Amino acid sequence: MNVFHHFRDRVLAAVGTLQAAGRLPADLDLSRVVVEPPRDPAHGDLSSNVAMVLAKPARSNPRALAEMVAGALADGEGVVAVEIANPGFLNLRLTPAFWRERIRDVLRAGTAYGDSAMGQGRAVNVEYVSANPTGPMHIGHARGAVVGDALAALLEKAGYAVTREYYINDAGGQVDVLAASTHMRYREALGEEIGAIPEGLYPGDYLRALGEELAAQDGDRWLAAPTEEWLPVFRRRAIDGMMALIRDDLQALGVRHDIFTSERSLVDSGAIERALEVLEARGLLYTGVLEAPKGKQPDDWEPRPQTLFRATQSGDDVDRPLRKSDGSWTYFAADIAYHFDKFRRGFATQIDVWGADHGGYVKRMQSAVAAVTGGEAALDVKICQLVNLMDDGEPVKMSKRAGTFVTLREVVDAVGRDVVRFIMLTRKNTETLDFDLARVREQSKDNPVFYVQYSHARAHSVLRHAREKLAAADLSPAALAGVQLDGISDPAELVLIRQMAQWPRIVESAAEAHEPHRIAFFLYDLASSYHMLWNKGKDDASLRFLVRDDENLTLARLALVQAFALVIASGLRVFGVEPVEEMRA
RNA sequence: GCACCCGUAGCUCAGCUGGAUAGAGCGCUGCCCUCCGAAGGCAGAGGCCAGGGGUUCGAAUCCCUUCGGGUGCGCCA
Repeated sequence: MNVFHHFRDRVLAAVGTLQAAGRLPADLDLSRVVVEPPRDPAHGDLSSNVAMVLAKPARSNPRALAEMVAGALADGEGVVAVEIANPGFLNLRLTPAFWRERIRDVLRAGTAYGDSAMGQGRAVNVEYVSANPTGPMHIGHARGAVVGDALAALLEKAGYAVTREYYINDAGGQVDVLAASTHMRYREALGEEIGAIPEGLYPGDYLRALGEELAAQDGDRWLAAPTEEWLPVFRRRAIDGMMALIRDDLQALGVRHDIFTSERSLVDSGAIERALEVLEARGLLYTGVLEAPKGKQPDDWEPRPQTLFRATQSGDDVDRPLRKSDGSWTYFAADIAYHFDKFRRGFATQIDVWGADHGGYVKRMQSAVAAVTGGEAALDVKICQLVNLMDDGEPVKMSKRAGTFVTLREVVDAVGRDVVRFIMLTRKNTETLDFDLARVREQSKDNPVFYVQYSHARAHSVLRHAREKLAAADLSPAALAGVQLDGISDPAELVLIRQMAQWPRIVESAAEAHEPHRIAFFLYDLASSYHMLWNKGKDDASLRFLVRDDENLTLARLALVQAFALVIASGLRVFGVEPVEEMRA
């Protein structure tokens, strides 16, 4: 049960009754009515703004309206008291018995607890990573990868049909540079002294293996061949090699995609022409001359006519070029075709996860999506701010040239996949994130991964002890769901239950906002409530989970503990993090 | 010059799409282990939500503006 939906329905039913009785106008907009947990627990268990939102259209005052609704709710099931507070809040207090039943909800659902039908099976496309295939992934890529992956999982949990997609930028000039760099390594592998890698080419060691592989397979047949001959071959092989590298990195992170779409295949298939025809037909293409940007004038600026997209018509600041001076398509042109292609594949909702350096690109892409789909598709872009790699408070200096470049793989090997994933989700995407190699391995409270995992391990520690002491009892979640729960009554226990009952609500709000980080904070708070309860048991032996000579109470508390562990596991599952049952020593 | 993002406790950050007396961790002060894992917990101090206008029953949240920091600005992707 989603407690908040349940009571919103009951509040609306009460309003409906009052409408039927002619005590409220029939035509009220109820969309802004919410039921939520009050910020201050002293205000009760649930709070509704119904009276304040409806007062004006009902030509009443909040208090009077609240009195009416309260009267219709007061003797409802599970309700102890309905109170009307200051500006017109309607505050509900629920019976402990009502809250105890939520334990059963969790135990029956397992890690599927929190699943929502909100998405109604609607198709959503999430595109993430899309790193250029020119080398291995670094820590910055990892953030986008994890955010995209977790967002996809979150949307699935909220009932959307999600497709996870990777766009391979294999059509631009960069892959030619990659091919040339690979050719140098190939010559090197054949014994040639190549010296330093020239400026402008990729110096990375990771191309050595590729050069050697090509030398071993093809011998020296490309050594004296003209560039036009070896370039396409090396380009293809290099892209494949780099994508293999990236796929390995993604696998190490546990990030997966359903579809990899190649920019080059789009170009070759004529998809760009098709997309631009649509824009042409809508009168959104023209030939014009752009003004140089003020303030930062490029040295080689020359005004010249080019094919432009009327991006200003749908929210962008300037119209955007679609062709380079050599006649080939700009990246933007291909990207329009790509998003149009996604639309034609049935995605009216598209989400792109990009790096911070692409912030200036958002408006034009949204403008293009609106234009090319006639406003039928919407694009949301999540810009991930930079990741600062630190070690015990000191920034880790990274420079590709100096060879102090830290790859994602090295970080994953050092601290573990789950740690990387969780930490990447502990900040809102718009905030920069410090990733401290020393701190994330710390086993203390200020390391959220540890703190959450520790709470889960503690819960399983209790269950392990219980299995020893109550060897005869069935302690599976299904069995615990049928246990007598009356003994659960301590305020700290009820706090924990109330918090678990928020999980379905957190899923929906985080999914709606496209903000997976909210789950990290929820899990931290939930873990905190558990640690608190645990500690109360240290001060007061009667609150310990395993109660000597009282098997009924013990079973009830085990049900609570098991439910808690399941909610934590359910949240970690969205993050793609494995909940641990025991902390390593 | 323009656009986008950010500005909340000494530090790092939440703040549930406009709700009640603005929260957490770190750091600081003082407490709690014969006992299911103290790798934890409790209590205290700490705020003009960058400044100024506006919208309304109600603003950290929405709009305008000023200041400060970051990112980007045709033929890179």
